Order: sequence, then structure tokens, then C-alpha cells
Amino acid sequence: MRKGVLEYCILCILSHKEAYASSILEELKAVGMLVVEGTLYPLLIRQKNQGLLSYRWEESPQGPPRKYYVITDKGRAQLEDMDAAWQEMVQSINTLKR
Amino acid sequence: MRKGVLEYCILCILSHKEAYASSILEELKAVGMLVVEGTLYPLLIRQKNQGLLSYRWEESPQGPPRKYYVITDKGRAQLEDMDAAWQEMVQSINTLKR
DNA sequence: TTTGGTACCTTGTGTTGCAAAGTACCAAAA
DNA sequence: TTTTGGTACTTTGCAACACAAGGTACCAAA
Repeated sequence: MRKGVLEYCILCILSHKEAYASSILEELKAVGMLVVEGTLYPLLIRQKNQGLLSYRWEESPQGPPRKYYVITDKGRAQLEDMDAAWQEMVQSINTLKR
Repeated sequence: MRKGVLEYCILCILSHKEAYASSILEELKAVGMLVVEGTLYPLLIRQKNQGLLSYRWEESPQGPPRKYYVITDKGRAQLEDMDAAWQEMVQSINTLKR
């Protein structure tokens, strides 16, 4: 059901602040969107390859270094498009439900 | 973006009244959800195979007979689940957007 | 009998989400 | 010093989904 919306969620999250995969997973979990690693990592890589995200490595206080993802200008533009698309979809469903 | 939501839309439409594929396409188009035949037909067949829909043939006033799809009890139950899932997703996105 | 409109169906392709398994870094405990 | 556990990132293989493109078939009017 939530297919295709994940990409939107990632951009939403990263539009507020940088984050690494595990922290994104936690944030999604916190709002009730359960996602697993095997879903998120390939998605981040896709968005990075599309130029929507970039990343930088940062040392972790504990454990291996973290890959912090950052939204790009292109990513912000895409996010605006998705905001509109999302609103339209919500509207469509509302119309269907009368 | 609207991936996965189509299934929900079909059940919504059929919960109001019976319909055949072409009329469903028109209704979706009317609310701004563009879909093509090659997407809808396999989806209807899938839902029928899952027991969410049944169908019956009916003569058309013009042209070949039409396959009218009807939502089943199982389909209505599924629709309720999807209503809840949809609301949750809308809520999740709203939370993410602050 | 040909044409145009309506309606249904199938095949092949790319994308997406997930389960499962794997790699690697680091610190604290044994 | 070695082992253990936690954190973090990655890959592979599979199933579902949306779509483009092409195909089949019914019917009525030209």
C-alpha cells in the first residue's frame, strides 16, 4: 500500500536535517511507517544516483562510521513535485470516498 | 507515487456500485488518477483471484459484452483494512511534514 | 464487406519492497 | 588477547506492481 511513498518520506525527513540510514529507519518507525534495512538502503542509493541526495561519512561516537545523507537542490525540487502529487492523490481518494 | 493505491481505489469504486473495466478507467480519470488498460486488467484479475471481487457478463447496448465486477464480502473486509491503512499513512506523512 | 467503436486480454520490461544473508567497525567483557 | 554484542552498511534473489505495446473479438453502421 505504501509503495512509492517511501521515496517521498525520505526526502521529507532529509529536508529537515541530515540523517544516516539507521536514524531514518527510527524516524519512520516513530511515525508508524515500518521499513526494513533491505528496503531503505537500495532506495537511498537510487536517490543518490538520481542526484536527489548526496552523502558524507562521519565518525560515530560508537561503532562504525555513519553515512550521512543530505538532500540536494534537485532533491528539494523533486520534493516540491511530490508534495503536489501527494496532495492530489489525497484529494483523489477523498473524492472517490465522496 | 500512486503505486499500491490503485488496488484501494478499485475497491472504493466497486463498493459504491458494480462497474466494468472501461467505466472504472473513466471514473479514475475523472478524479485525476490516470491509469491505462494494461494496468487495470491484470489488477482486476488479481483481485478476483484473491476473492475480493467476482464478476458477471452483461450484454452491452452497443459493442461486445461487458464484464461487470462486483465486490465480495471479503473485498469489503479488505477495503476496511485499507481504509485504516490509508488513514494511518496520511497521518504518518502529516507527522513527517510537522 | 469494410470500417470504426467498444471491450477485454497478454507479453515483456523496469521499478519497488522485502527477506535473508553477509561484511565490517568498534568497545567492553571474558 | 580473544570473544562477544551492538551498530552500521551492503548485496542477492524473489514477488508484486505499473505500464507500453500489441493482440483478439464483438457489434453496428456505412
